[in-house]
Amino acid sequence: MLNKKHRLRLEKDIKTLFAKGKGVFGICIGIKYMKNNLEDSRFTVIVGTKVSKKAVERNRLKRQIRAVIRKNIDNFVPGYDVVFFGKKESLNKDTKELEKQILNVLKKTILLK
RNA sequence: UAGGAGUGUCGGGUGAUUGCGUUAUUGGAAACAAUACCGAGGAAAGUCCGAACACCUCUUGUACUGCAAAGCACAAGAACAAAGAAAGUCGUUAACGACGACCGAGUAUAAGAAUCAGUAAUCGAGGAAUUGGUUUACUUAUUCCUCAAUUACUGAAUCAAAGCCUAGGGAAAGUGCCACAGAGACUAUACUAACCAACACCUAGUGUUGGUAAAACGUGAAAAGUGAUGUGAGGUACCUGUCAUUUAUGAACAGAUGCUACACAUCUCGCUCUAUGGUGACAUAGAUGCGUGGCAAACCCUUUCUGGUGUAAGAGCAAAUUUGGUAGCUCGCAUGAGCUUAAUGGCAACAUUAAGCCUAGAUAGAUAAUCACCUCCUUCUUGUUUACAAGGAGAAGACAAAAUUCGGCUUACAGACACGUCCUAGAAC
RNA sequence: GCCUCGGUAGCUCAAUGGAUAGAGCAGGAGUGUUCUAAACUCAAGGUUGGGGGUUCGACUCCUCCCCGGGGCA
Repeated sequence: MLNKKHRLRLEKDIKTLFAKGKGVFGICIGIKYMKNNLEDSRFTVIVGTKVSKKAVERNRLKRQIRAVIRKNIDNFVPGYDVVFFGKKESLNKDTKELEKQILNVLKKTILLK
């Protein structure tokens, strides 16, 4: 799990991010981001029921994505709100392979240093 | 010992690095930092029932305020109706549609039992054919057929265990339904045609009423009120014989067989009553009398029960913006119908007592990510005693994640283990 | 967290507890036409979402699962 200051918590913020954020989508993951005028970046992960009906599989995917974020947290540019979407294709994959895919998508954005 | 049935428990472990949440301690004004402890399940799931807890509504009573209307606090309770639920008995429980024990109804197989059929073998009796012998009608051998018995195997239906299943009040309060078929599906014998009689019209037919026979076979899931057997009377179908003559028919008689809305007797089923046993549902026995179609998971009737809403309940603090309230934050929220062990009571569900223990609390939602080793497991190869040993490869791999909390139910589930409880068969003592 | 509706042929829908589960469209074969279409004829296509029960008999009644839609706060 991420530290509390790196979590995006309020529903209001997420709704505005959905409405105004920029989106980038890869094979097994999607990202939306926007500026938030804070010192730190804030992250959240969304995996809907359409990805899988089993809570076990959804929770595992969320944890894997969070682990990748935590590993690379020093490489992010501060001052952004970011949402990650899980997709069906990313279920039941190794964490190493998932990390490759996520970094590939992140290279398309301006989030990495 | 073998087979079957049943019940219960568990559902990886150790370590390393990097991280998250609650709590505690220390440092700090605070933000925060460091250390330590703890951190998903048997179903956390489905949301099918029930309860705790909270607030609200209404009724009644009491106290206080008020001239009064009324307000407010506390306590007790949820009338009638509507709507819904439950009901075999006794118990357990906070409560339940849950659980336990029992009662009644239903149900099916194993081992086994006796019965029947078929096949094979053996032995016996009888018959036929062939061959040999001679007293020419006896005997020997072989083959075949029939009958009976025994053994083995196979098959059939019957009986048959522990079990399994049960949403089990009332059909003699009433209503409704029971397709097709059938005379008739609950005022049962209809309707049509045929024959006979009476009456009317009127004339050789028509109508009405009554009777006869068809006709209790069959139909159907179910048939008139328990079913079976026997005896008798009558009826009827068919067969045989007698008789008669038109010699292929019946107007009559006798006999056998079958069926039968009749009577009687015996047994059986159910109801009622009595006795005995049981807390009870009921069971057993006896008696005299009686004989009621099925469906209430159709409407309904009887007895009993339920006020409503749900933790997003609700309580508090409180920006922008003064009161109130909104955003937001805190509490509710983890000591509980709690867990473990022991003793006692009880067939059991469970209860009581004693000792010990504290065991998740998140909120875009923590309990993890990455590895190493171990054991369990899967598969292959080699050696050999059917099983074990050695080596190689794969490798925790099932169902599945708290969201106010409990008690149940239901559904999903890789694999492992225990109990020796119950039943059947065999062996030994 | 709670409430509610639905599932029938490839698609859209019917059905009083009574048996062969029906209609339209689509698809198939034929007639038709010089050819295509229209029109006409014919047949095929169903585990009535799944399991269990009540009943003589279940798409229908009861119950447990599965799937899908809608609503409340």
